[in-house]
Amino acid sequence: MTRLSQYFLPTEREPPADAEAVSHILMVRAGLIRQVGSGLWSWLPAGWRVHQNVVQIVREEMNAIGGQEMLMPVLHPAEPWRRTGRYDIEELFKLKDRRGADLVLAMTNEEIVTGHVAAAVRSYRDLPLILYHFQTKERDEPRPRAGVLRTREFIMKDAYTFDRDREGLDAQYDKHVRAYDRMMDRVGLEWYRVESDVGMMGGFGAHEYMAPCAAGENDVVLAPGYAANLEVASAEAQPVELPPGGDQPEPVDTPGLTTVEEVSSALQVTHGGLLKAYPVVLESDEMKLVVVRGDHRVNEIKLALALGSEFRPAHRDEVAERIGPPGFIGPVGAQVEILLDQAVQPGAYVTGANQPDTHLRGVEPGRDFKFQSADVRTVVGGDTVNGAPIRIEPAIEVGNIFKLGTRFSEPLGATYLDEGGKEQLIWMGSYGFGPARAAAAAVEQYADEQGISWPRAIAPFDLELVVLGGEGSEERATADLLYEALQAAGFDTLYDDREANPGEKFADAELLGCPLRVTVGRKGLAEGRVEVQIRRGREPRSVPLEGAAEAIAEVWRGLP
RNA sequence: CGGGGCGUAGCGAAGCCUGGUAUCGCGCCGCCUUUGGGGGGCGGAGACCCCCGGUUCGAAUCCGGGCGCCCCGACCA
Repeated sequence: MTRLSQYFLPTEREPPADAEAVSHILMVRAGLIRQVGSGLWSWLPAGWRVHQNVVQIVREEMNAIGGQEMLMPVLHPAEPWRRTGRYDIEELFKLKDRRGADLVLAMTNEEIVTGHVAAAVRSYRDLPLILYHFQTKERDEPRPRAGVLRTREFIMKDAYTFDRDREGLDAQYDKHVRAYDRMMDRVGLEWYRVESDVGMMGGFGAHEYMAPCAAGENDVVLAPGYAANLEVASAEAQPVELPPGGDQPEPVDTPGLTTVEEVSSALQVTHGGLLKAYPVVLESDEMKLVVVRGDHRVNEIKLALALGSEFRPAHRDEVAERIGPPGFIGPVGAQVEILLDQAVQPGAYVTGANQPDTHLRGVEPGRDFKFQSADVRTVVGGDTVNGAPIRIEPAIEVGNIFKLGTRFSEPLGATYLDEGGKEQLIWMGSYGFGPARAAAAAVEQYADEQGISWPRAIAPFDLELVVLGGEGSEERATADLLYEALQAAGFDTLYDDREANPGEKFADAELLGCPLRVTVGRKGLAEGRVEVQIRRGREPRSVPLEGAAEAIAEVWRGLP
């Protein structure tokens, strides 16, 4: 029973002053969400219906691969978080209870679910397991943004798998790939599954499910048969034209010229004809000099992976002491190991000379300095994968799947006894999905000038029935009957029975974006018909009033 | 964490520089009218001008401090 005259759907004619992202603007205007504080949002009734629709799809697909739904608390004792080393994460909300005991607000639930499994699982016969829940997540984000796209509190489906070994984990992971593929399809999003960073938590493999849209915070790199997060993407670089080199490097005066821009224009070489040096200090305190082409940038995630260590940029005084004057450093003569990006092809380059106000021309890697090679740069437009140029698109991360290995089972003591009676660590995976982001991504992907256009699987209502005609009119009587018929035919129907002008009703209906709008008005009734507008593309149709519900069901089946 | 911007009615804005009755549009309430794309008329309600302190006869406006929010970047298990 959803009559708009009695439903809490506060629409706004103007966008909120502080909103920029399409999903932020439209979800507020359509009356789906309201802000409570920075990164804190209420879901109003219609918005919550969308959220619930996404949740139900995710639940069904998780259950289909044998997932068992449960519920864990948001408030956790600090102790297990200390044990896994995650208590120090800055984003983790920390608090104390009245006795002064340390508590945290969970950002995920590895510690707790692994605790339960550790306590209950004894034998290899108890494995494998897929446990999941939908629960509020709390993260003290440095910068919440764009409505519900990045919030401090949100609901996430997080699933955890527990297996005997790596092969078991791989199998569970593959199941989740299939389940997630189906979820994304069913929700109705355009999406990519991309290779992603395994992050600080280590791990054995990870993918992200990305929904491309303008408001996305991530960049995905795409080529035929290839999809990766820009953070980890690899591609072949465009070759650069290099000037011929001499027998040995030749010093050139470059007073005060420290940027690639300045040096390349002063010496008349392309950016790619320069080598940039990026000194870093590893966890072991060892200093290395990372060298990339002048037109490329170091990718810190790939670099950490290549170094096998976290690192920090070297301080100026360290650079001055160990290598050369900052702004003029280069690989030739540097007293540290050189890590050369693999996109640097053989040839003669311009580099810093490790002397004030001086660069070297004609530096040839190998001949003039020794190096190790690795892929440590961020790919750029123009790069290719298997000969095909890459595309780089912004996207929202809606889901992620991650092979944890024994990262949590070890500190939390989650083990089982194998057939031989030997104690073994449990192998784990974790699998997240954000219904709010899925909803916002759908808004981003399908909105037009008039407003939202929901995929039918997650729309707040299947259709909006608009009656043109006041209390007591024939149109009203007809629409009341049609409303009953549509409900009986299984449609979730929002009935706009307000005393309002046609324009207002149409505008609100298109703003909310239900897949179909059914209009009962004088014009149509004169011909014994009601109008059916397909929201996507605003395609107008009409069906006979007689048997309208069945005819509308027919249209419904053809919708995206 | 660095940079930029903004807090005035439910929403969107003006007023602030140059201190003196708080203004406009939309929305809201009542009556009338209209009923196929945010229609019209008449009447009305609604504001601790973010907070605290200071200057002043007088502060939305000037000064000091605080809080909140947004955007860009950094960060993002």
